[in-house]
Amino acid sequence: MTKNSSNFKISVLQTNCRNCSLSSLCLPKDLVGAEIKELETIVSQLPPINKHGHIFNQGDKFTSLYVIRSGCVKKYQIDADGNEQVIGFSMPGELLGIDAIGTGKYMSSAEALDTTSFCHLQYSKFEDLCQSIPGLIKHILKMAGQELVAEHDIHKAISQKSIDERVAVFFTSLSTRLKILGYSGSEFNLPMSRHDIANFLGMQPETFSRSLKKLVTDDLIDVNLKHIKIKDLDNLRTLAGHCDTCPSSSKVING
Amino acid sequence: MTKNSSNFKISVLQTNCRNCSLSSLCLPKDLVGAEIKELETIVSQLPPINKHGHIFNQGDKFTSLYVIRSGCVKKYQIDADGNEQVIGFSMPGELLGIDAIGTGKYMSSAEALDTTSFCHLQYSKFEDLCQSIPGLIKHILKMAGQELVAEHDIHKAISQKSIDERVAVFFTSLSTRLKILGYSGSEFNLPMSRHDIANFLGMQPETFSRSLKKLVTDDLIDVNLKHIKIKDLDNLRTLAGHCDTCPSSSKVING
DNA sequence: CGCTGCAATTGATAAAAGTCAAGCATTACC
DNA sequence: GGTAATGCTTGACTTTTATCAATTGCAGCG
Repeated sequence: MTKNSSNFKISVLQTNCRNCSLSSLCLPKDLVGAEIKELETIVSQLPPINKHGHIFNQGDKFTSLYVIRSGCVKKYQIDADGNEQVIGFSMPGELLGIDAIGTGKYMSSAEALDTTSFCHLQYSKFEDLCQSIPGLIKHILKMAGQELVAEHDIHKAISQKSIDERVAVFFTSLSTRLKILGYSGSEFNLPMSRHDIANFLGMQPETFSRSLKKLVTDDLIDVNLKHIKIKDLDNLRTLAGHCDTCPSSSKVING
Repeated sequence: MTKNSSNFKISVLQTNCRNCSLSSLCLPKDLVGAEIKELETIVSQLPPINKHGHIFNQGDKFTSLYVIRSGCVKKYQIDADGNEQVIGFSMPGELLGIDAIGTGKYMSSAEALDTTSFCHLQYSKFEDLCQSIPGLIKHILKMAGQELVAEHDIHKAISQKSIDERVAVFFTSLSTRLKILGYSGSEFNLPMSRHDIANFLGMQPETFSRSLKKLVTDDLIDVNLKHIKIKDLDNLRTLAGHCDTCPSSSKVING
């Protein structure tokens, strides 16, 4: 059976945003019924990609925005010398590609860390739709703003926090984000490697490993390979410096 | 004479974007004449503020976007423990406040480093105007995207570059930005303190001072208090790691 | 099931940057 | 124009983290 045989199309599915479990996190949040219906006409769900597959590659011509539906994605850049910098990890409901709008090229690569499904929005159509759906502009600017806030948080963490504090920031942020998605915030499996986490947090893998060991010794977490159990969230938050920047809202690092 | 006497209003000036020297850098870039005229109705030029004055403060309710016309602005956050993190330095043509759209509060403070003049855009009106001016959405998303790219660059620099490399990144970026604004890229005065630069780059002021000395010894720059002269831009770029991320375009760090 | 390969940990050592303290220079303000 | 306050630099020393090298442990595959 071919991919596009008439009785079973899997290559592109027309997306139903209204019934999507992520609708409260994703673009339709602020839209009314008719507007969502209009949005659906430009959203398509692509076939899931496997671990190590790419949604887009750094340098590719920018055409589309993507929203993660399930799985986890690593965003990273490679420079001329071949050095990798992990920019963040994206979870379901998050938008990929905003940073490419300004340059016309994807500035980073987006790689699946697990089997990952996602929605596709052709940007030119999206821009048109912003004209007819007022809430859409507010929403995408909100998401861009949140991404900026997350970048400022990680800037601060790498800039002035110790190794253990950075690791605590990473786990508390991840915990918060998983909880928002309806998963356990106290027990989870890391989809990314130690190497990637260390790179994201501006340290060496060896250093990350030693910090993990210390947090276990201090009874803040339990570690079993990829499985993490947060034993003392309060003290982990204290170590991380809680929700420093913002007086009220949740601190969510894209990592 | 009062501030608002009929013969000399200085408190709020109706802005003329068409004749503004920054129009090629600022919002109107992608707009046609009639659209710029419409934009002008929501843009007002506020009275300049002096050194140490604030355009907005972290935690303030978000109402407006601002564009720098002249001067230089330091963006920073203070956390619960009183620790400051300098997020970046904004120059003429740059937009302030995007990161507040998502949260409804300014997430950082914007302080003038010199006498600074700027334009004011009420966000609610701006959002409305996006409906009638198609190019406006593209443009603000472009600026948001550029800010994200700049954040990724600084993330990488702090994460994996040595002290001297980071300082080189700072000077080459600043040089590039000043050149774009029509100033000399090889000789300029720093509007910000050593303390602020060091904080932004994730190092101590003492360390920054020593790195400056080293760059002078290596004949890459000359330093005279606030005055910087770039003597060997090529080698400074090499030290910084050139334009790493992006294969083609200019690397512009917001700092 | 055992080999191979990669990921993660651990230990020893080196290098880089931070800290503390003092002194000098510059600016700001009476 | 002089004095106080601040910003910047310098030196000595400590701490932190990176680096190098070796080993362990898990995972994928014939």
